[in-house]
Amino acid sequence: MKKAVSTLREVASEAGVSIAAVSKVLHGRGESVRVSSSKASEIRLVAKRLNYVPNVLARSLRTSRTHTIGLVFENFGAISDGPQFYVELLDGVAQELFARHYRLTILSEVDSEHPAADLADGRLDGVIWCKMPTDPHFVERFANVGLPCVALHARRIDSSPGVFYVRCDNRGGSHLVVDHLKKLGHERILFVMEQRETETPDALERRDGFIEACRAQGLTVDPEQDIVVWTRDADEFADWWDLRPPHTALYGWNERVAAGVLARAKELHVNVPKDLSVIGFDSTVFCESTLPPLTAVRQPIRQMASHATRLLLDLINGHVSSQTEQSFASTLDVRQSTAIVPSYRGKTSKQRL
Amino acid sequence: MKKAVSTLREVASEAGVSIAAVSKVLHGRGESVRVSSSKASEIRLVAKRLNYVPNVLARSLRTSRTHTIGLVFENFGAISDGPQFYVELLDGVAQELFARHYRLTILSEVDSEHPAADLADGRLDGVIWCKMPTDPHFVERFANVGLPCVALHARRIDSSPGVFYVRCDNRGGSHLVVDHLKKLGHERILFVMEQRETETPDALERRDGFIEACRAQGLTVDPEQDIVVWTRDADEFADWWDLRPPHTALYGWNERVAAGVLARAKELHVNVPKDLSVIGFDSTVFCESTLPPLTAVRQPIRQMASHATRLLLDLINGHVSSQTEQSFASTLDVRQSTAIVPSYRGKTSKQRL
DNA sequence: ATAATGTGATTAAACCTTTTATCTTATATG
DNA sequence: CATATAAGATAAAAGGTTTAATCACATTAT
Repeated sequence: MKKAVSTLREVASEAGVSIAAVSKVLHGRGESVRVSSSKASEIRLVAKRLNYVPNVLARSLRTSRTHTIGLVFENFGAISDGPQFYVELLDGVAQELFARHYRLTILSEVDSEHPAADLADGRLDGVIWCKMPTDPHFVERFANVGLPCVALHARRIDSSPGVFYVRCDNRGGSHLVVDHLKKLGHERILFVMEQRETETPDALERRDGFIEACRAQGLTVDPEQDIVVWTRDADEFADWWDLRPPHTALYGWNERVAAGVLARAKELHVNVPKDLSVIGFDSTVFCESTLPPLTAVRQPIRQMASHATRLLLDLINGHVSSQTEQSFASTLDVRQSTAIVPSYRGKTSKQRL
Repeated sequence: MKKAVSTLREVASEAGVSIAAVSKVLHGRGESVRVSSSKASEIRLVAKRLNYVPNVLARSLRTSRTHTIGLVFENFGAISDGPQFYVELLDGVAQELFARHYRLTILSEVDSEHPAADLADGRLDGVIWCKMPTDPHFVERFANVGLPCVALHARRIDSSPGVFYVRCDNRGGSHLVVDHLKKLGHERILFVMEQRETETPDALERRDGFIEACRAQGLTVDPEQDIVVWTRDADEFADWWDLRPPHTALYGWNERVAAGVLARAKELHVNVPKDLSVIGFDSTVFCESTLPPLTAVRQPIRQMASHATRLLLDLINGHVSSQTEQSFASTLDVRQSTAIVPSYRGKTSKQRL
């Protein structure tokens, strides 16, 4: 059986020239190596005939560039767990990377005691973190390895030298939600967080933004009554609804709880959006297929992912940016789960007179 | 600033021993290198102090093992495009790999003229293909590189030496569908394929299995009338429904078209499952959140992915299997989109007497 | 006393590439 | 004609690891 691929040395000896000459012709920018054009074409011929493929390991060893970046997930399993969000993030990074002929390797649950062993072993030119760990001890250890790094969709940590942040404006998103609902006449809104995610920075920022926005709009908001923590299946919806709460709209901190609410509401024959407007955060294709389609805040996650990737590549290539954080504005995808409050509809028609 | 990591050489000189000794103590199985236990512990100490991290590039160059496998997608973009299926596949592979301390790199659209350049450049120990290309020219070129390879969820190609196949039983899946519907009293079923996927082997096998199963069950089936090609949004549904077709059930070749049908049906106030039973292929979390939840054939995709991964790892480690194809049985997740045919309900109650 | 065995340790080759330094010969310039 | 420059080409080091080969010495067996 023919050998799969051959090396520079083999091509060189077959063509009767030096290794340097072959390297130069096939890839090189080496200044002082010069090859006549006749030999060059001969070399190219031989290389093709011998099925030469450069060994990237050797090259990387020499150049200390691997053209590979690592995408680190806190827990990669989460990707198949529901939120389409991470899928789009992954895809956004991948597309940008592939377009620039970089490779992508996926890491999960990096050993926080020895991040160097996972990350500084030579195979990566840089890393993108989704939800970078917040443990300061870890951050410091990681910073020590000096690998170019962009944190995507992660809370900013004070002492994180050399880390660049690409985030979405969670507070702004909450403002969009409240403004939208206010326009539809809603006066009292329930904010729903999720059991296992009460510590998530994004959840907290959305909550804070929510309170802020209600106040800015002059709406009543009482953290005790208007913010609840439910399971991801929103099983608590029925109990809450039974209490005949004053709220006419419900804002779920992510698309998952909002969808859960939709499902529970359906079961109880609560008509969304007639009886209750529902709105979520993270507008993905998933929101289009709920019934009714879910009005939701859109993080420009693809754009964020592209940006983070380009930023990292720039970093790797020595273009250091002075801006260590970039925040992307969110927008609102209005679908069919939000509507005018019935009582308000009357009012507006009177007001129109 | 302290250097991030150090090398064997540095540790060796600091500890006053040879490089070989350090290598042996820290990783080695080298027979003829021997180190006294006192020196060994000294070396370990120094290594920790100097923050030694083995350079995997150098190691791989030497050993020609990278402990990295490539997962090749025909078009990675498809992953965010809808079918949760690929996400679960990816996750299945990743989990299995991570558990065995292998790394995962993702490839997309490998250059079919020069697969060697993408795949045999030294960085991969093996590859898993999702939907391996069927171009025989390419398959041959790829086989030439001699990289261990498992095709996951791909049609078998006759001349593909050295390729192992892990597939799901599409035909069997169609049998499950038809049997289920038959039991519910359906006599005439429509099979819906998708515009851009009419050539997809899976689609064809499901179609063939459908015809086969109908005949086995003694149901009328006419390829002209009972098999249609629609867009992924099932926009043709309305036209079809207007014709008052004889079908009481509809079988979509994947979960996407089936979901599309559900949406269109909703718009037309066609009651699923009362007026029409709908069933799909690929039962993912996505199917749970449609309204009504979609009855669908489940490919054990995680299991398949795990199996494919283990198989590849075995191949890499020289355990050659003699079985070149393994087919996984599918099962049926019965949800709420299928029900007894109204006319049949009458019959059964009579029959029960 | 000599040979055989075992222990502790080192040297150096090999993996394959990139790239600087060096060398030779030919051509152009003064 | 002498010298500077350019072109054509090679040798060799470096990058960090693994590992076979070798060596020195001490201990044990013959």
